[in-house]
Amino acid sequence: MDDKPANGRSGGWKQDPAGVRKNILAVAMAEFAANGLSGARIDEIAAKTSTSKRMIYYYFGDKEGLYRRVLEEAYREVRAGEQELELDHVPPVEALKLLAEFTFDHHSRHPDFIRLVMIENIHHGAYLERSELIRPLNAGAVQKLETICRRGREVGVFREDVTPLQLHWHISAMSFFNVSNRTSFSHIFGTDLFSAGGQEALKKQMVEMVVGLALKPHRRSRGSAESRRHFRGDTK
Amino acid sequence: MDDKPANGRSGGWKQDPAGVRKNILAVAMAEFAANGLSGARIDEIAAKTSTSKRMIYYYFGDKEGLYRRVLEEAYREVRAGEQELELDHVPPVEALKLLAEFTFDHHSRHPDFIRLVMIENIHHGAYLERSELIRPLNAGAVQKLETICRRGREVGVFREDVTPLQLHWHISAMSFFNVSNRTSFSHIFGTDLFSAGGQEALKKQMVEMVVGLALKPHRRSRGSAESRRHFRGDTK
DNA sequence: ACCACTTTGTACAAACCGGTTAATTTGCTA
DNA sequence: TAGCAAATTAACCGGTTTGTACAAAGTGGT
Repeated sequence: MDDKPANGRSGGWKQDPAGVRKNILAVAMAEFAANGLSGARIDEIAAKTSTSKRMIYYYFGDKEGLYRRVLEEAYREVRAGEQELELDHVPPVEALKLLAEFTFDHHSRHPDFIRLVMIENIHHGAYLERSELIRPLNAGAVQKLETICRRGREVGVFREDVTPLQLHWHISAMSFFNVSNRTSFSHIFGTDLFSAGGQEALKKQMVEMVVGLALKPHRRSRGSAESRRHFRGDTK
Repeated sequence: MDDKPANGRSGGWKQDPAGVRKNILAVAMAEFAANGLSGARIDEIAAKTSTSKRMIYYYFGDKEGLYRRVLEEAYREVRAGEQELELDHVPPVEALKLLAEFTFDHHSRHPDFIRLVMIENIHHGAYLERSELIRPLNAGAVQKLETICRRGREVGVFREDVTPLQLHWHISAMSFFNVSNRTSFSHIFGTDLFSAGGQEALKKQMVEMVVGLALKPHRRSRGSAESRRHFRGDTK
């Protein structure tokens, strides 16, 4: 029927599968992180790549496939950074402190990753479930804490009734929230907490709180009866 | 052309603008919280109301208008519940403790609100910005803390270098994260932390940490040099 | 009885958007 | 250098979804 194929101009182009995939993944990660799963637009992603929409489907099948690969890639990147932390030769309290500080900074440096996790949680972890890549990453973080806690208890300075998982929870909460809720918080309360100094202060306080929780409570030589009571946590 | 108007059956109905708006808002809040802004479907919302899609546009203009009203309503509800807390007649340390506990439970009881805030943050607070209603609502939460801190410092038990806003930040972080990241966390680490007992333990620890941060550090009669050093926070 | 506001219904346009069809180019290799 | 699979381009499709137009009528206050 078509006597004139009218193909696109036969401009030269190079084959570069790996590069194209990488390019798509990078753009998609930014888009998904910025707009969420249903908020991100395939056409928009395509427009921002150096290739075309068709290639996205060629390499990733469909939108969910792309999203899943983006998730895995994000976890891989973050995980790689986390492995570098070496704590075995440090005394336990110092190790806990370093780990907490590192987590705080690490999350701060990977806002896109945080946003992807937020999105995952909004979607009830539907896509997380299908990826076996993700569980071990977080497990690694807790493993570090388990070692620290064991050593700390052996030396006799750590409490017995605070578990590594709980510590991980508290550290994660403050480090994660610090990134995830930055927008709404700074909009309501101003940006003081997010200046360089503000962040340093928050981090220091977070570390102090976590270490304080892990350490055995010491008898205090002075201080009001009230404050001491609260420190032991016996309310009723 | 149409000789037969064929209007809807002339069944009796009552006028109830307030009720209709309320009904729409409630359904929309659940839908937006469950699916996000772009994930929620107007038709789906309409189907779940006791009225029609037409009324949504009649009262709210468009999807964004509806979303904005939902946001404001959510903030209003949550803050209204928060106002009930009366702390002025309680000693400062106890007041701080009660406020922290309350916040933890309150967030836990309003997961939809948490989800809406998550969604807002993913959207970079674009809709929050347009609402002048929301800022003052949140400011109220910190005002309570300011009062508590002032009283605590007057009595001499609170540190001077920990601000009410920082305390609010830490309390919010742990209370918010406890709901927002429940899915991914429990998927990775199991559900122990979310059993009744697990939640009680987390809450108690959170309160202990916050109170511990606010209180003046006391000299310790015994304890390793290491642990004491870390308590003062002087690293380098 | 008037009149503005509220409610009901349906059908539909117009945009949006995920996904596909088909043709063409590249580059390897036999 | 012909053949062929992988890579790439551009145009297109059809379902979905937002939002509207139109038409009619009930409600309630004054």
